[in-house]
Amino acid sequence: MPIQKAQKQRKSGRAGKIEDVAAATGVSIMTVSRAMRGVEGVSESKRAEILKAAKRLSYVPNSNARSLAVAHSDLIGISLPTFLDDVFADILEGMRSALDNAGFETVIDTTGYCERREEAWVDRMLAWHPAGVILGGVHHSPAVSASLKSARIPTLQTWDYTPDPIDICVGIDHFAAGGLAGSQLLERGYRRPGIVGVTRGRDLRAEARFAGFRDAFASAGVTDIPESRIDKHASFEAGMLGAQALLEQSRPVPDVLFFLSDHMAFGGLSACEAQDLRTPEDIGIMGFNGLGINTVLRRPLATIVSPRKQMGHLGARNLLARIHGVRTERHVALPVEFQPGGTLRSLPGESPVHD
Amino acid sequence: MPIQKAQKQRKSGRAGKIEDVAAATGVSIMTVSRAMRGVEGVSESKRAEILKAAKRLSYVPNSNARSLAVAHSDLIGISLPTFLDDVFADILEGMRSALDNAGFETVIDTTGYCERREEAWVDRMLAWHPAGVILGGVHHSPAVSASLKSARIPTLQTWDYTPDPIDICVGIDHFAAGGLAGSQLLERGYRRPGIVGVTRGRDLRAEARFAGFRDAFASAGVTDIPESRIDKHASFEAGMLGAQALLEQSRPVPDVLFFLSDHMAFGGLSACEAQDLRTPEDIGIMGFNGLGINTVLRRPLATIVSPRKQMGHLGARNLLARIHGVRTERHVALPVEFQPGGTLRSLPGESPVHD
DNA sequence: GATGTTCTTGTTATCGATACCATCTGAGTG
DNA sequence: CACTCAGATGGTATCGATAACAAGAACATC
Repeated sequence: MPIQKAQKQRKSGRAGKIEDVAAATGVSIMTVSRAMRGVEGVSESKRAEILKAAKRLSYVPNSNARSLAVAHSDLIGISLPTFLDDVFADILEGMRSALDNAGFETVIDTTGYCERREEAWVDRMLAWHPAGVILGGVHHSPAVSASLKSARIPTLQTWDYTPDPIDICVGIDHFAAGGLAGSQLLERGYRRPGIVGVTRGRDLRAEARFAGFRDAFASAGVTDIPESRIDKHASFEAGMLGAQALLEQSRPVPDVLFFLSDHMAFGGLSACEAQDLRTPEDIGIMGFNGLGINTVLRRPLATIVSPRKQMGHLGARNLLARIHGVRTERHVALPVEFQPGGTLRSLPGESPVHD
Repeated sequence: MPIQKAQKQRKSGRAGKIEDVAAATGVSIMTVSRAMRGVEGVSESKRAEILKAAKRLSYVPNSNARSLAVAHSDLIGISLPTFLDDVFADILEGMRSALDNAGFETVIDTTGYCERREEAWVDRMLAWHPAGVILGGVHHSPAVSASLKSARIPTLQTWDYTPDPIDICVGIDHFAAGGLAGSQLLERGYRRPGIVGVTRGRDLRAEARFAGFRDAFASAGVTDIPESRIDKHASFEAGMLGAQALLEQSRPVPDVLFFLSDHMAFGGLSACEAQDLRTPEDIGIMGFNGLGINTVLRRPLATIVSPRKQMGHLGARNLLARIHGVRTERHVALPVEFQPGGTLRSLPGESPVHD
């Protein structure tokens, strides 16, 4: 049967449909569908012909129709608090390296640490019947966990760690990491620590670290650790302001400051220097995360390095496995590493870092 | 007609459909559809009843079906190079403030400055029939422009500026900004500048700035400006390595370094200090963007501040307007501002910044 | 040459919503 | 009281694909 009514299209910008390709090739739409998806059951010659026609007509299959028909989409929803600190950007980078070429689209939202926004996002996301969902953190509104569980969507919780995730989890134990920070400071003889973070309840991972930190000091008899909370995101400036506040208000003046992040720590370091406090002689500085700035500081910040890229990569890999029905570890706690840097007193017997 | 066969659902996790709600309420699916969308034509009492039932059954309308029926989705696709520097995170933050509560889902991808990845992403994105698309930059493969134009999708190009965008554009003129940097340095008497960036061809906006920078110096007779290119993203470390290379290799030693970004500039500053070069006495340092670190440095970096949040906000607002069929300016070039900071020689007659 | 396999291709129902048009109801009108 | 008319509601086709099954063609086997 000769083709005839093909080769219209191509003007008007209206999207071409599978039907157009079928007409142009003189086959049924099912054959086109099979050819486009690369499933077997189409002769090589015909497949080539169809693909060529599809290209010529710049035909793109409608994902909405496809997702409706197969009852799920190839979307992976990702909800992270923010990209303004480098943490989640690194994690995302790690996830990309696993997600790329896996044939999924990533739908990202940033919640700004707001639980209600996360909840609303999960609702809207579920309406797309995504292949999987990734959440930053492990603290969610009950509705979020319930929806995700009852919809049986493969879900990765990351950055934070819990032994009882919604589905699977790859993260670090922030409480333990904070405890590690505390014990390292104790070992170095610090007894009057101060904590600098952001407004309580915003960054729950940081709260866990601080809790672990306090816990470590409590077991050495140090309680009532002064804290300074800044109502900004974890920026250089927030660290400076927080340190300033703490130095002014708390007496006796702390002998070491534990910051929410390296960026805040750097800001705090600057505040200390502005008050002619030398580091590490007069005051110790400790950050968290092991961010890039540390690589260029002549006296690097003492910090705890979190394996962010690795975490993103492994988490995404595990999620993909789940999506494909492969079993994986339900929860993984990645190790962190203490780096003494040059902003703390050295241990007895340890040679001090040169300036 | 009494209800009877309702209140099954609720187990099995299978998603509820509009039909279930209709059955549970004893109305037709059309009425449910109208009630859920909030369009008129449903009595208040019935609407309330339906909404309650929908909630009880935790019914969520299937977005795929909806998008198929209305022939477009409420997705806005966003393609940005990376979140690893703070630039696009800020821009995104600005866009959020306009996009939030506008009823759109954002589908984000990072291309890592790779044109082919962007092209592939646009193809996949178009298959969703998105409400709009946002691209970082104005340089794209011809296929991208062609697809977007022929599909008549509202498209915002941002960060960079062009008077002839695919659809609309809100950005800054990087060539001019680089020229501004150059002329400021010239005015301060610098005549042996050096440029530190990333591998050529990666960050096209930076290339435009460098071009403008060279142009400004050329008109003062200074040509053959030495450059150092690092094969990393615009990180602190890259800046340090780039500066090191330049200081070692180029003779005579430059009297000022122009960096791709403030982060790189800070890294470079550190490299200079490591070689006992004082700033600004021995060498000038100039960054770009006006990033957060500048707020805590006791001697802030000379820089050119880009209005990133504002840009994101305005761009997203204009795009929303386009989507809703309102006419907007096709292209907007936002102004940038030079900040002398403390890493340059002061102008004759200008009081130097205190340390 | 009849029968069965395998491979390719087509037909029809379906996914879960919306658009369009038809119908029904009750209030207002002369 | 018949007659509009507006508002509320329902029936059915449709959006663009895929799944499941049916059917036709080509080839092998006995």
